[in-house]
Amino acid sequence: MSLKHAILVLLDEEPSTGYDLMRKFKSSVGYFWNAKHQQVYLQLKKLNEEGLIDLAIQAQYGKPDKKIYSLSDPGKQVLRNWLSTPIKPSKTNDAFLVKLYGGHLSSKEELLAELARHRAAHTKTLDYLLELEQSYQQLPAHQKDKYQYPYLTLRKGIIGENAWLEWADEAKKEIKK
Amino acid sequence: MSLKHAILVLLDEEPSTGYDLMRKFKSSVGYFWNAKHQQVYLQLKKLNEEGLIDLAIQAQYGKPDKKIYSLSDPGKQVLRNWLSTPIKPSKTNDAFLVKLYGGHLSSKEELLAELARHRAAHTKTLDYLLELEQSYQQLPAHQKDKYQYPYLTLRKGIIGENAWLEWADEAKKEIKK
DNA sequence: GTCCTTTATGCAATTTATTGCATATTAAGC
DNA sequence: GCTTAATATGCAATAAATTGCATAAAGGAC
Repeated sequence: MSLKHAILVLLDEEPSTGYDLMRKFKSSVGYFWNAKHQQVYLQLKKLNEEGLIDLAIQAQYGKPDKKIYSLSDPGKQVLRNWLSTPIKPSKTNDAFLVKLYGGHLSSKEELLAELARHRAAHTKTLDYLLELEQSYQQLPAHQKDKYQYPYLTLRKGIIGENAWLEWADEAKKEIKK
Repeated sequence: MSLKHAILVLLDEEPSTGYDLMRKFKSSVGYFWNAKHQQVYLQLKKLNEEGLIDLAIQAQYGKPDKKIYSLSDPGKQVLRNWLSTPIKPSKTNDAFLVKLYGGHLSSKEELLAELARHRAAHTKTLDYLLELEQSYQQLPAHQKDKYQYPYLTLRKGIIGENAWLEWADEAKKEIKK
């Protein structure tokens, strides 16, 4: 159960609302972590009940209150502890590759169309990650140091997406053949 | 829920027992699909009840009976139908990158050790995939055709693992710096 | 001869994740 | 003026995955 720890890591960076976290899961850290909003809000509630994160309510006119969560001292301890415990490699489940594996039951046209759709999504992700890299490169030195580790994960995203596209080109040729 | 479809695709290739499928999930197709044995056995039971796969029992002396499942005609239809339906990109959740993201709370030694551990696992996977590729290359032409699509997924594995290792080298330097 | 791994299967309890539904305001697009 | 997207949160039901436990024999290691 690492959604818990993903949230703790993000809250260590800066206090956030559930909505803020969702924005991150949908963009910057979406390359390596995903969650639905229902899951995040529920987890935040639980983490607060456990005392691992603190809650500050910011009233708003008309809208529901904004609930800003931040890492508590016990939370930081739990996080540190998790960070120093070896984790097993995450499991990967890629339905698109399952489809391709059974490709002989489809038509080439269908396969190429689906490949193209996924390719477009990966291209979009890569472009976004390259933008983030640009922003990072333009930071002053001390800020770069601060974001050294998040930047490493960004590099993973960029290298990974590039590899995906490289493979997609190869696959396209091979399917057309 | 694509475990169902992953199983159907594998059974289309050849009739198998739950144990056979587990072997595949742990090795050849493990790069893109993973499941625990409890999940697989339960799913096989359900798919059989739904009539999507047939069951042949092979008695064995002393040992529990071997249950060999194969794709039924309705199962093939369901599979074909799934294959021709666009799927959304699979979600990725990589706990190791979460750890790295919060790397400033760890020591460099710990980070490098964990990186090395994961690196070893990826190297092992890559070596295994390269062996599979060797076997594929040595097949006669008509067999190559037959396994064209599984081979494409194998290529994805190889390119992906290479990219992982490339990134790991970069990350190692960056952490040591 | 005992221990560990492999073969081969499964139930039950719990934890996680998904899907469906629900509310309510603001700001922008047309 | 009307619709759509974004902001901001949550409960309830269902589905899926994990963890724990369980059985049982064969074959090799030491």
